[in-house]
Amino acid sequence: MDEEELHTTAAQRLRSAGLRYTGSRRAVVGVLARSDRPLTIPEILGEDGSLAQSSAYRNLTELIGAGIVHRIVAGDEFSHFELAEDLTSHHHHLVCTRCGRVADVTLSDELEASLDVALAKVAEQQGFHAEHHRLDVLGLCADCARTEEGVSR
Amino acid sequence: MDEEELHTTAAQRLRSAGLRYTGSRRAVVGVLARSDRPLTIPEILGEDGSLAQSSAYRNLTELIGAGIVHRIVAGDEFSHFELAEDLTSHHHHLVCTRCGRVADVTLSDELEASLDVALAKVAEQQGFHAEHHRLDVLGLCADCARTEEGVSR
DNA sequence: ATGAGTGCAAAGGCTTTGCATTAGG
DNA sequence: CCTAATGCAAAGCCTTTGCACTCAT
Repeated sequence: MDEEELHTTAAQRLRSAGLRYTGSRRAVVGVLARSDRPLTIPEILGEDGSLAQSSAYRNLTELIGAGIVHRIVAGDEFSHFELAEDLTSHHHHLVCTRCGRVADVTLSDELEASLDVALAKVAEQQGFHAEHHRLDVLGLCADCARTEEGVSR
Repeated sequence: MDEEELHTTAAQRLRSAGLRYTGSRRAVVGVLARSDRPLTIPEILGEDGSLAQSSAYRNLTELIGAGIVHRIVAGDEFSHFELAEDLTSHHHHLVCTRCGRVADVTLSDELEASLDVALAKVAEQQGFHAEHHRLDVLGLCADCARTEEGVSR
C-alpha cells in the first residue's frame, strides 16, 4: 500500500466514525508510515515540532480506535506506536531491554501458520477468545550490546 | 520444584547479591508460587495486608534483579509479576484486552524449538543479541467475552 | 454556525524515592 | 553493631483531561 492509498484508507476509517482526517493526523500517520519501526511520542513530535504533546496522544487514541494505529507497551518507558497490521503486514519486534528501542522482524508464513493453529487451540481450552498474537524477542540491540562490552571490560 | 526448594533457591540468589530473604520477601515469593497466573501489586497485597505498597514494589525490584521474579507489562494498568521461568517452566500468556487479566499457557516443545531457531536467525540478521522471547495471545477472557455479548444484545 | 480538533496547563495513576525507624545476621 | 529492609509520605513520570479557542464542513 503506497502512502497515498494509506491516507485515503485512514481518512475513510475516521470519517465512518464521524471524525476528521486533519493535517495533524495526516502528519502522524505519515511519520509512522515512513518509519521502519514503532515510534514513541517524543520521536513522533520530534519529526513535527508544531504538534502539542496532548494532541499527539489524543490523535493516536482516535487513530487506534479507528483501527489505523496500534500501540505497543514495551516496558516502563514510553509506549511505541505503529500502523495497524492490516495497513502494513504481520510482523514481530526485537525489543532492546536496555534502551527500549524496537525493531521490526518477520517470520516465515509456515511458522506463523503453525503458531496461529497452536495458539488458537490452547486459548480455546481456557474459554479465551483469541484475537491476535504478539511475539517479541527481548535482548540487546547492536548499540547497547557494544556498550555493555565496553562497560564490563 | 516444590515450595521449600524454591525458597532455598531464592534465599541463595538474594544472598549472593548481599541481600536478605526476609519474611516479606518470602511471603511475596510464596504468593507468586501458589498462583497459576501472574499477579498485580494489589493482588499480591491483598493476600498479605501487612506489607506496605512501597515495600512490595521494592521487594519485587530486588527479586527481579536477583532473577527470581519476572515483570510483565501487559497494558496501561498494573504490571503483573510471576516467578522467573527457570523456577517454573517456559510458558506464554493469554492477556485479556478488556480487564487485563493474564493466564498461563504452554506450547509443544517442537513448536518452541522452531520458534527459537527462527527468532535467533532474524535477530542475528540485525545484530540484535536475543535473550528470550515473549509470546502473548491477546483477546477476551471467558468472563469478558460473556459480558461483551450481553452488552451488544 | 456547529461540533470536532488543538494548545496549554493541571490533574491522574502507577511506580519510585527520601528519610527516619526497625530488624536481620 | 552495622547495614539492609520497612513504612509513610512525597515526588516522578508518562498519559489523560478540562477548558477556552480555532478550524473544518
